[in-house]
Amino acid sequence: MSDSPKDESAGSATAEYLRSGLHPLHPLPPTESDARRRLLVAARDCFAEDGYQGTSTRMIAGRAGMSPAAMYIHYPSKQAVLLKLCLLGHAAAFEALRHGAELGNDPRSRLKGAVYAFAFWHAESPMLGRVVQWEVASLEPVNFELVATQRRTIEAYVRGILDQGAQHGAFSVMDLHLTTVGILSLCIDLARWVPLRPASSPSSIAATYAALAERMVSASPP
Amino acid sequence: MSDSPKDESAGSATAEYLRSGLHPLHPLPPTESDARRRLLVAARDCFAEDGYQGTSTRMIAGRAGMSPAAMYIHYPSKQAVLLKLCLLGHAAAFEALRHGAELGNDPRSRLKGAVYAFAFWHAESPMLGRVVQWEVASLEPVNFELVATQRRTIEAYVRGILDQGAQHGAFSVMDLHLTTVGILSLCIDLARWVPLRPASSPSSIAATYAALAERMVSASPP
DNA sequence: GTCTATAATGAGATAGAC
DNA sequence: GTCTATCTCATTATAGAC
Repeated sequence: MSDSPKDESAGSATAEYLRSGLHPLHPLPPTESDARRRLLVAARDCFAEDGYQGTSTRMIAGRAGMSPAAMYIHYPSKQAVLLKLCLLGHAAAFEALRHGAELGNDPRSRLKGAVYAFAFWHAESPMLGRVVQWEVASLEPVNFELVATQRRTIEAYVRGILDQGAQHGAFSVMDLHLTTVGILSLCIDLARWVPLRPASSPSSIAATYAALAERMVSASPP
Repeated sequence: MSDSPKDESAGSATAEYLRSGLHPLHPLPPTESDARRRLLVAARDCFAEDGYQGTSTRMIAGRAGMSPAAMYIHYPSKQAVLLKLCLLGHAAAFEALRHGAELGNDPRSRLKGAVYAFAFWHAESPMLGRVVQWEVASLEPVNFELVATQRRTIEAYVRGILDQGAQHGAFSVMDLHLTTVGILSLCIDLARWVPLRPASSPSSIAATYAALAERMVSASPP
């Protein structure tokens, strides 16, 4: 995959993207102004550190290097900034997941590739991951529904891999739904604990988690 | 264990505790007044639904059936209420985990008992679970450190079970630390998604997750 | 497109009667 | 121990000059 462990120390072209947690597979369109990008990065870090409700528009604007009023030229509200981040983050995470899966042919390698990429994304971009997985709860209902659609897509994609493997006899799946959710939980929760423990590298976490997921669909020896 | 699936429809004596998410193994001391208990339950639900920063003291007091000012007779600040909930919730979750583990003798049944109980607790008490696992981030540093000690205790306990099993040859553990954290993540993330999906019962979730954890420490067949 | 200044609202916490 | 009333401060968002 494009951001395999070998790409971890990224080239200077994409290094800023990696640092900012905006996945290189999903650069913002060129139409996005520099100010809008600065605001997104600032809001992502504020939301991740203090939560949506704990973040003031002054904090976002200040971190982006502009006055409190300047934000409203680029986004109509704080809520609009959160929505943009959630949509962007979910799209990036799903793109990573699918990209990882498409590297394999059989269900087993597809699952391992998907989990590796999804875990890597959350371990590599825990700030955006936190916003995407936690602060999504602060979206107003109509906005939350937009993101919920993306979440269902991600879950259905993983469930499809497990279902395919179960029907081919490659996997032993006890409960399709709970196993799907469990594998996703494993990766999603990285956004919670990784910032508290800078111990492990994203690539080693991803490799271990891919192996754990593989075991979760394999019958234990008697 | 005391809250095995058979106990799910609890007797009337403990039913109120189960509904309130305050684990029956940890009733509040009799010295705790009724008003203090009402405030804790109200705050737990407010924090779980709207987050700590999104909750006003007026909301807590109103839900507890008292005026905004009455809260300050029982707790000196909103922060003090959050701290009390976090300490109480962590203690209850750990008590459940340890109680589940102590039902087993060999590492395998100890692990399954621990994961069953820990998952059951989070599936059964997702409101308190959310506060304990998410809103803990809103604790001031000195208060957070008190809770962080409890978290380290929980993690060390699970790591001890895995380590024991690995040394006895009962388990095949690839990475002791990441496997420990992964198993905990599986259960902790229940507090995030269970309230969104009233589909599965706590007992079926717990049983499946215990089996998934068992697989995570068992080598896949070649 | 960015700034300073400000309007309008709601927050945490307190005072003092009962 | 609980209430009403209020103080003080921070918040989101806007107005209007440049």
